[in-house]
Amino acid sequence: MSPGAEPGGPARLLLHWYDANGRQLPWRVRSGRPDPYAVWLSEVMLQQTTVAAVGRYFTDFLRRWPTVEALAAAPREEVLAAWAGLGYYARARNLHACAQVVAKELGGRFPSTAQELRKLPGIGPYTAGAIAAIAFGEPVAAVDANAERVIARFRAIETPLPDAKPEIRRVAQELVPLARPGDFAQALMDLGSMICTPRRPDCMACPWREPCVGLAKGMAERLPRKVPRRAKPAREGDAWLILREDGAVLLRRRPDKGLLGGMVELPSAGWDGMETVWPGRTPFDLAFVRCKEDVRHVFTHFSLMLRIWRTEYPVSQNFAVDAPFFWQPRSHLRNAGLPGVMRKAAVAALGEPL
DNA sequence: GATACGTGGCG
DNA sequence: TCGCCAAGTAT
Repeated sequence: MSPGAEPGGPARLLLHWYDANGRQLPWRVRSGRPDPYAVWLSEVMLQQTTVAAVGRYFTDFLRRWPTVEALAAAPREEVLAAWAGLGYYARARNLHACAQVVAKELGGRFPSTAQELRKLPGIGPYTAGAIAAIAFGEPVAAVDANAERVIARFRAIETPLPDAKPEIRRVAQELVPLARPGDFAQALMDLGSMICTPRRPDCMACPWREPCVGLAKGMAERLPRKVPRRAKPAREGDAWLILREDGAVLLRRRPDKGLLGGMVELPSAGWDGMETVWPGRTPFDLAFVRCKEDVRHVFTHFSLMLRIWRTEYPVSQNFAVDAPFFWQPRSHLRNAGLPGVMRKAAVAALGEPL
């Protein structure tokens, strides 16, 4: 038995609290073992993403592609389009790649250990632990930002992140009970999101208030320490909405790698370090009007101000384009799979919702 | 090991 | 308005 699992130990205290206070979430099942496919899908969606943001994406994906085989058989563009708006699009590319490995090479079954899961695309240390513990009952830790914060406070670990990661992971693993490791993982995350919050933690309601060293030392709220972030540089650029006589809009699929890799965008330039490529002729052969409202958007490592232009007059049906450009009917623009920034740009250019 | 990689909510 | 933060991974 791990140290935390003894009667009155931290794991027992936490699981007791979890049974009474844990959140009901779409990907959690009350009875029996959850479907590894659903666990994997939810964990990938939840990487660096809030529960609220994942919202309907999870249920929509599960309804549309109920099995890993179904997802593997789906065209990649459809998976990327369904992911549009969630961000970190490498996750969607890796999700599809992972589904194909599981479906084609592993007989449709996910590996049952963290060590094996870790080898699959898009599955790192956290996700491997989460799937192994939740879906297969392996007694391994799933250390996300919640767990890091909770553990750092619990043991008053003053080493700043990310240097503290190894120690935090070691402590977390020691606490994992042999029984209910999956519930323990989820309980730790619920504790971090409901009680042991980044600011103003509710220590008096915490099941670990007695053994918590950070609380005893009066330093819980100031942990974990972190190295300061770099300021985001500001970038600017232009995006053009080119309308055809029949109402179709000119779009472009971005290269597979890098920023918004594989996603669809309005033709744009000047902001992403990419060479400007235009279909046939430059857009400056056309007459554009600049839209009143610029688009502002914040990426992980820079903030963006995008000037928005639209054609003063629609172009002819004869305006032929080659890949990666294509014409998208206005009525299907909403389903084109525009990432957040490009959806904003389209809305600004059209002056109406998609 | 540092950097790239989205988006939305909150104080 | 703005910085912080979020169920991290890949390179």
